[in-house]
Amino acid sequence: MTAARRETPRERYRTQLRAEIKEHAWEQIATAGAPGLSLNAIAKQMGMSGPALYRYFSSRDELITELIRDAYRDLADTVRAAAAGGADLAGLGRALRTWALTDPQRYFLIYGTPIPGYHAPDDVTQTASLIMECLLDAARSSGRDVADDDPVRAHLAAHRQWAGDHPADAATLHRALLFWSRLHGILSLELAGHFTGMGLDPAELFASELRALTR
Amino acid sequence: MTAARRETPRERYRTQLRAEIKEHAWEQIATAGAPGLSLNAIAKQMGMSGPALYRYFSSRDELITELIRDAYRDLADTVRAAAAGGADLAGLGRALRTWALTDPQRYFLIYGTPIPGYHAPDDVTQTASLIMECLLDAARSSGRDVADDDPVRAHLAAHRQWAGDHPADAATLHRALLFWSRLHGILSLELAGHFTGMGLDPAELFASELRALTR
DNA sequence: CGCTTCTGTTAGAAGTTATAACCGCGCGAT
DNA sequence: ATCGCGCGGTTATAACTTCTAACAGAAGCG
Repeated sequence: MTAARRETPRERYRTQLRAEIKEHAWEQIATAGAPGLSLNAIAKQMGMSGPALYRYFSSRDELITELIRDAYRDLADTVRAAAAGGADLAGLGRALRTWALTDPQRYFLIYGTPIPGYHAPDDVTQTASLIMECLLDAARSSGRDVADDDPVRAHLAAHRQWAGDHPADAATLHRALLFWSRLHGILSLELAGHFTGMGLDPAELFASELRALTR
Repeated sequence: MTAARRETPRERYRTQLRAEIKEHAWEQIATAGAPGLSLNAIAKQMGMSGPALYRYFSSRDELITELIRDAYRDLADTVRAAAAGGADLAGLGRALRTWALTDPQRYFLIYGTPIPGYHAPDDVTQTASLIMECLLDAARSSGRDVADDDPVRAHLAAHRQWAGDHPADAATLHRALLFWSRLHGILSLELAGHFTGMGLDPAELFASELRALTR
């Protein structure tokens, strides 16, 4: 068994309070976005005074990084749960959309406007490749192929390091990539409200792209 | 001729200084993103002290709103210039991509993470429909149709208010919409750096989607 | 039981946006 | 040509923010 010496009460308390802080942070992000997140406001909500939070997160950036990490992990868990439940590529797409709709700002924390200076830590790219692995698995057993004569196939076959050691042919790589970019395109526009004034239903567009992908 | 009484020197100075402020603001946004924009820093750069800028922009939000407006207009001008130059749908796509790559943060100001409270003023939606008009024009004379049996066509035919009074059939509406969402999908991922660690060339993906759209 | 370490406090520095009060120059009208 | 209003700039100040420093108290561990 793992060398887990019984965790001390202090450690318990510490992780518990960290979680509580993140809980309040998510509330704030959901209502005011990431730039509106204020450590002071969180502390006030929790009934303690400002600098106390620095015992748990060394800076505001570290808190946000942790939130991004959690968001990524949660997305990966969601996708993997759907895949484990026997979902095909379309099922993964629907799972992705419902996950994004439940908390748009959480989605934008991952796929939204990047902060110029910021660089994601290694483990989130690891989580990203976990997601990609699921996509590739599901993309293997999808419908018939389209655009198999596209020159990009050669490029994908040549540069497949992002797929790790996944045994997927160029068509599968292509489909997974299109799944990702196309669904993100619609989702991102929908969540940002770019469809609202147009009078059409984003769900229809999303479903349509999903059909085109799995046809 | 327009009732433009000779503009006073003060008005000249005012508009000139407003432009200068926006110039510095764009620099800051390009290097630190929108949330990193600081009125104080701009004032310092211009050699004047903080609150002076409030003579020209009533608040930081108003400045950003103005920048968004300008960005939208610039995008619309770019697209329309390409269309006026005889560009087809693929040409518009390439123009869009180069425009986005020249200043990613400017692109994200339009299509990036939305600020929860913020609502775009009317004239930007007007500019948006200007862009869409160009897209619809170009989408009319594109290659043969794909997926003409998709159920979304009925939905598009029924909800076509976003196309204004443009005489486009459902296939054209569909193609313009796919053009928008798919290219935005790739562009957004590319600009946010989600392709960097993967070792593949976003330009190839973009070109491939463009081919699929205009095939 | 005592020592150490961890947690929370207040104080304060260096920023930010934004408002208020004030001063002087220049434009426009007379 | 000159007078006066208004505009543009300034400083001072308030209310925020993140974050550091110094300190007090409590809780855990040997």
